[in-house]
Amino acid sequence: MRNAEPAPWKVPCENCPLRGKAVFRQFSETELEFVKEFKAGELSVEAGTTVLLEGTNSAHLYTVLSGWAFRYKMLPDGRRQILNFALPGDLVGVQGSMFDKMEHSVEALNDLTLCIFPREKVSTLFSRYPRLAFDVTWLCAREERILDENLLSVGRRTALERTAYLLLHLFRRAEDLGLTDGDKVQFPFFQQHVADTLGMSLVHANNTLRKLSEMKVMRWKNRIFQVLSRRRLAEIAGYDLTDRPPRPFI
Amino acid sequence: MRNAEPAPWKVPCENCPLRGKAVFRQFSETELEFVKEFKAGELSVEAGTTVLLEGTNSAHLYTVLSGWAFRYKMLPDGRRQILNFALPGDLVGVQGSMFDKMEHSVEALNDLTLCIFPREKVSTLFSRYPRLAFDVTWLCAREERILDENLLSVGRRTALERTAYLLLHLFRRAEDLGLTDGDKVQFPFFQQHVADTLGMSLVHANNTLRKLSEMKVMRWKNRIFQVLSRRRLAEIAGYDLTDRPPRPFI
DNA sequence: CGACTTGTTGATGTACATCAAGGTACGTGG
DNA sequence: CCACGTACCTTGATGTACATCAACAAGTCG
Repeated sequence: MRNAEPAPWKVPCENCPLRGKAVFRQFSETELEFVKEFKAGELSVEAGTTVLLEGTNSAHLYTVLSGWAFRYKMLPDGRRQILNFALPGDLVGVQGSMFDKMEHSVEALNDLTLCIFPREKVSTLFSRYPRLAFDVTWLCAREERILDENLLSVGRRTALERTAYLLLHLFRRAEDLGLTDGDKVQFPFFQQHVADTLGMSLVHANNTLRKLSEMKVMRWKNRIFQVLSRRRLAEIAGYDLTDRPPRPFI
Repeated sequence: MRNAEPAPWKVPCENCPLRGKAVFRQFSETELEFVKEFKAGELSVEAGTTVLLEGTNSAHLYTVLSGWAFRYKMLPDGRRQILNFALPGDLVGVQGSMFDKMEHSVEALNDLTLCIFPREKVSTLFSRYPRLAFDVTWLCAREERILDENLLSVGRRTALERTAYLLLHLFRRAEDLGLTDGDKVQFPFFQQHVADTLGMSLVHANNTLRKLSEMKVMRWKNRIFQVLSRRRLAEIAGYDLTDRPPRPFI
């Protein structure tokens, strides 16, 4: 794990590659102005970099511009639990701007670019741009929803159900962002990450993934993940395919 | 499970029993005015009542005035996962005011009183009372923190560690609200709730609780829970006793 | 008093973890 | 080009932490 280095300012907000994607709402002119000014710069890091570290206090709030990351916590003896993944458009480090120290770490899965927002301007956001403040809260509630589902998985679903759920969940998030190519995505993580997300051992994650392959509901080789039967995957997971919330932010 | 019935308006906000507790921040005069007007009434229900049901859409947002409740999700075949508990001062139903339907249910553990806030006034709160909007977001981030810890427990801690963690966590939340009497609290829930929170079977929860009793770190009989050694309980749990965030809301 | 709820305990089974070894692919330097 | 290391995936043998099933005990309540 290397340390993160700030890169010079790059993409102006009006040309933000995330703008125009179906899942994001449109900003008004004044909101765009503020966000442009709010944005202090960009942070580009390579895969494996720890962007935020548990126990430290972060001076910034970030949004993912491109790349994937994951939030996790560790026990003193090294056991790791992945809490959630962050994809383009997701906020990272909200907790850091609310509490005095981070309670989790964040690591880049592939080359990652983040927009930096200084935390001291968060209060301006709340006092002058209520709609943006609402968006932050909305994203927070959405994160909570994902964690709820994850907790249900880890606590009550079987290994097969959990795994099916996670893969489908991540595929759909990628799909919403236009990162998929038909029924395929490039997943930037490994079986160990699946194991650590679902609270199981690497060996058991491997067995379970093989089982899903044998059932011909998915394929996953060389980082390319392919959904073969979304319906059956959803059935195994106990996942409601009709459920899809809109995305207001950015 | 019975259905909830609204009760007539009761406690005026300036006399709110939660005001003045150390964990809550003070409202300004104008904030108090708004909250008074925001509050549409109270809901009093008895133990076992389902206050919010997964799949429905709630017209309201609530805060707990007195009593305990819990948030949970269920799988089609009846497996239940408790996500978190709600104590006085906690918000309930934020997701209902952000998305079109609830993704979890909420049930009262003992006799419960909630303040009702109509969801359509949430936008006024955001546009005119930024500090209150921030508080909502803050509470949301706090919920996320608790879920993160819970996920770590269920995914990576052993049964003994998880159980110690949960008991200590709940004791401290009760303590912050002044609900404890020295090292004792009245817990309004049963072993089945512990099991469903920690993703284990009732029998195993029972065994684990007995083990903690035998280790003389706690006692739990007839709903009275007593901490015998907070330090050892924290050690078992891998819990950081120094960590305590402030509470800004109400 | 029986009916019901909550807690307790033992017998048995299984889903998982741990340990250990090897396999494949890819890169690097000689 | 090959030898070697490293990263990730795969598989089998063994052990254990847990679930499930079943029965009963103790308290509460109409």
